[in-house]
Amino acid sequence: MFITLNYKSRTPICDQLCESIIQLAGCGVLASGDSLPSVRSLAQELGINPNTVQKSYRILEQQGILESIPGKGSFIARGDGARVTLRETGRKTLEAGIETALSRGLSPEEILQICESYLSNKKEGNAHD
Amino acid sequence: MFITLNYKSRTPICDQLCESIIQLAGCGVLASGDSLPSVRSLAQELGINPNTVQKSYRILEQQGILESIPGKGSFIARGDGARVTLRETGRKTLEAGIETALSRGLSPEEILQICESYLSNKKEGNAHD
Amino acid sequence: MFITLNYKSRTPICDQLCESIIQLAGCGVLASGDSLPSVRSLAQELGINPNTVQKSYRILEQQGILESIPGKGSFIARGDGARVTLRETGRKTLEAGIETALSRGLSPEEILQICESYLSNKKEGNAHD
Amino acid sequence: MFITLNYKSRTPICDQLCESIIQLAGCGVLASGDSLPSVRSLAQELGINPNTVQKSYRILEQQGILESIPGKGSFIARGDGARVTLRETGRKTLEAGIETALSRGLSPEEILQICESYLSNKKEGNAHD
DNA sequence: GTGGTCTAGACCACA
DNA sequence: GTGGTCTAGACCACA
Repeated sequence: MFITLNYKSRTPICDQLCESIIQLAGCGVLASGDSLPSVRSLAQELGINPNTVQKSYRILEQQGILESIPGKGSFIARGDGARVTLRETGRKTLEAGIETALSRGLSPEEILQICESYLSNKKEGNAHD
Repeated sequence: MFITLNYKSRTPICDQLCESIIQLAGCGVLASGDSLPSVRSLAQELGINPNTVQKSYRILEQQGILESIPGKGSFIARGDGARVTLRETGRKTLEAGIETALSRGLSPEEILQICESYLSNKKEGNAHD
Repeated sequence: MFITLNYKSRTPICDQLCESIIQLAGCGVLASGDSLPSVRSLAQELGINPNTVQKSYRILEQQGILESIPGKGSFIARGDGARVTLRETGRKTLEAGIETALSRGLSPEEILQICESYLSNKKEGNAHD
Repeated sequence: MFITLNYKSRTPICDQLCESIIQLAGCGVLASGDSLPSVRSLAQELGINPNTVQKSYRILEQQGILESIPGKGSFIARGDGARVTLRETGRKTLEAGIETALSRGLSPEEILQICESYLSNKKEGNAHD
């Protein structure tokens, strides 16, 4: 598992771990049905408390991204479950961002322009910040 | 002041209050130079502790949105300070939303489409969710 | 009296007034023995509370810069009193600044250099900030 | 932590505490990455309220001098952040002192002389006042 | 254990 | 009246 945690960050470790797994699932490194490391082994690998890994797995399970089968382990949800959930949360976060921008006084035209320039910058491989 | 707080939410009350004031400033209800309710009166009106209101005011002050003058009161910052800060935070939140959507597997084209449909729905006065 | 007050500043009005009078005395506009406006007239001219002017005069009196003679008015202290006091407070503030700079990790050489460049910039009539 | 507070002073305790920590960071007693006492323990040691210590820590955090990590503790900022901030505030305070001295009637030459003699006295280990 | 939020309430300087 | 400081103490999430 290529996961790096920032132990000095203010975002809780368990949230960082959730986000990392989501990223791996979102970009296809972890595909539907793939198994994840056991709670203990991942905890050891990352040097964090097994409770923290447990918590992250449980959160992802509640979001329909993981499936934990007692005695067998944890897996990326079968079928389209994980992918659909991911896309759905992505869309919601995006819309929340648009809503915030509107409430901060940006016009719809400006918002679209920001999106376009941000995305085209991304395509060209430029770091944006 | 039309402010509603969710006392059961996990987001701190002081953050909710900041957000409410930002909304009022963003949509023009509160304009540059306008005075805000006193720490005590707003606390009483909202049924929260004066310290909490003061904390919110201080956060907004540090962001350049408010000015608090001992013995006088608190005011929306003069000049463009408030407006510029608001727009800047709006832009950053929007870009963070785009970034999240990308990491969740949405394509740039989909993202643009979501923006466009969300904004056009807004224009027509439809609630989106 | 060429005094401008910033009513929106966080520094108390009475302190601003003291500082203004000190400036006028320091640069020679107000000389030893000169009379100051009465408490009431200055208060009216500046649009502030007479108590505030009263307080400023009292503070300057305690510093040996003013002399108030009941029934006659207030004057810049006779003899060298005002000038000596001003220079003395100037020197102390300067030394406090040096002390702070040292405690913040600046070397004596750096401090001297900052002084020299700051003063030469002043001479050339350049605004420094 | 060798910190002494003046509970009778007019300068707020939280500001005194900030200044003390800044001094310790400025002179190298506290280095980049060093951990500070916990909010509670320092409060108890100094006989003040934990809220006051927290306030000081937050102020220093906003200045880029500290990092507070929930559940972990508070630390002097990594990298050059703390040092740069300290030096910058030191320079500004020094320049403000020079400005005040000028407005009090001291000439540039006198100001330079005061700096030189003050600093050379320091070098010889003489207390200046 | 750690920092963070919040309440209740006293007291201060300033206007 | 206004905002600012401080105390005392409860409760929370996180490690």
